[in-house]
Amino acid sequence: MQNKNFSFKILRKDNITCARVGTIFTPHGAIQTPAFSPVATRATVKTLDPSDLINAGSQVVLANTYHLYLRPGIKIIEDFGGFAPFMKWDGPTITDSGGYQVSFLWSPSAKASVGQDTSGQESVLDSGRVAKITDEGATFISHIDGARHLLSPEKSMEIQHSLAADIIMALDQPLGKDFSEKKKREAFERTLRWEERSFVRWNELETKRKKGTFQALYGIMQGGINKDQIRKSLEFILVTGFPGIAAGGETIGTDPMLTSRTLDLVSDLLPDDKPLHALGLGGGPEGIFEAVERGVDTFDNTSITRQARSGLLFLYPEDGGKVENKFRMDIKKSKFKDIKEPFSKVCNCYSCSNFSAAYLHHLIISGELLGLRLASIHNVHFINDLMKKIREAILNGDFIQLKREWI
RNA sequence: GCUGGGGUGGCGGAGUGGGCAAUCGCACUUGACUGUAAAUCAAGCGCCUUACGGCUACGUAGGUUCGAAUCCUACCCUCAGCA
Repeated sequence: MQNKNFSFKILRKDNITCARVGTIFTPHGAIQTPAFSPVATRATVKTLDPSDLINAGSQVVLANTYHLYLRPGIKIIEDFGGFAPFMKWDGPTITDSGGYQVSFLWSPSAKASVGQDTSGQESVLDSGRVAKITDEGATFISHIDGARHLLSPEKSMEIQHSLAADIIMALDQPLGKDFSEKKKREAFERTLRWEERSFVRWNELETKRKKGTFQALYGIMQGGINKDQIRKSLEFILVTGFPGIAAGGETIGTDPMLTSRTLDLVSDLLPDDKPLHALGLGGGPEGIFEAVERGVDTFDNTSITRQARSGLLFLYPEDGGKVENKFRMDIKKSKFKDIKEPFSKVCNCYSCSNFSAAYLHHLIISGELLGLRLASIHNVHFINDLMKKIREAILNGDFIQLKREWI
């Protein structure tokens, strides 16, 4: 479905790699790409309010269908006109389909990590799992009150319609590497069916929509390092006519090399008029360079703020950041306890501009809330700043040079 | 001064004749962390050694015993109560 309220324009492509600078136009503003989207799972980027996010250079936030559906519930969010007005975020937004949670809950080794509620006892379905997958959808047990819910592709579209993000995701069933080929094959085939149903329901909902608004549905590539599968997956997305493409699954995780191998399998098929989002792109700056080099336009990642809360702060190359240390340093290390200077010599985030490393160290060690916020500000700023540098480099034809300076 | 309790690793605290470099907790160190997890997990944590292994420890000094953190004596310290 083409719509004048959503489009992607490439400003410049890198001469050597598939890296590209572009703009995603959404009903709530533009996203200069490549861009990072902080994750606001429950309609909040933990510890940060919208002005923190903007000051840290954020353009877009991603919220989660599963969590918001369970609490506060769709009715309340609908009444606010979406999760963005609810959280007072004016810019572009993305929602996840719940697919990741479905998969995570289904995995036998998975513990309920979907929320921090520890009050309720964990209920389980068969085989010790808290979710059950059928072709119909995923039946899962709420981590909040133990109630059973069925998340089908149609239901996911309806929930995301109510959450009202600019970019939404088809329901998929990502599978980790610890599963048999048979299981992976099943999940792959099921994802294709679920995505098709997602597309159909999304189309129905879009036709009822009033003018001036639009949600862009992204189809999600699955198949990991199975070349036939992932290419088939992407071809399906393109033929079906999804406005955008997302890369999902375990391969877009923490191992930058695995991410690159996966994206290499499809790079020749990527169109210029559809943005590519990497769901849960890990690997820090190294992973970002690898992904951008292969045409990724936007990505989200929870660990950037999560690791901040555990004291892992990103390091610029000028501060000693390199692949070997994953461009990060633990502010909890006792060597920081008496450092009067900021954590970074070059970072101009709010935290580094105002506070000493010793103070940050003390706050984090002590479990103080301000520490979590200052650390989150730094990490979000760092990644947004890196993305800005990357955009400028691509525009100037210096992308490879910038990568060489970092990696 | 008297009476009673107690002194074990950075801290708390087990162990009350041999299996003890010393259960466990905290702290600390190192590491892990994807569509969220201020969660959690893994490893280390007397000294020397990459390791195998070796060495020194249970307030201090003696003693009993084949063998002592454990029993005995003296002393030091400490806590509680009484003065």
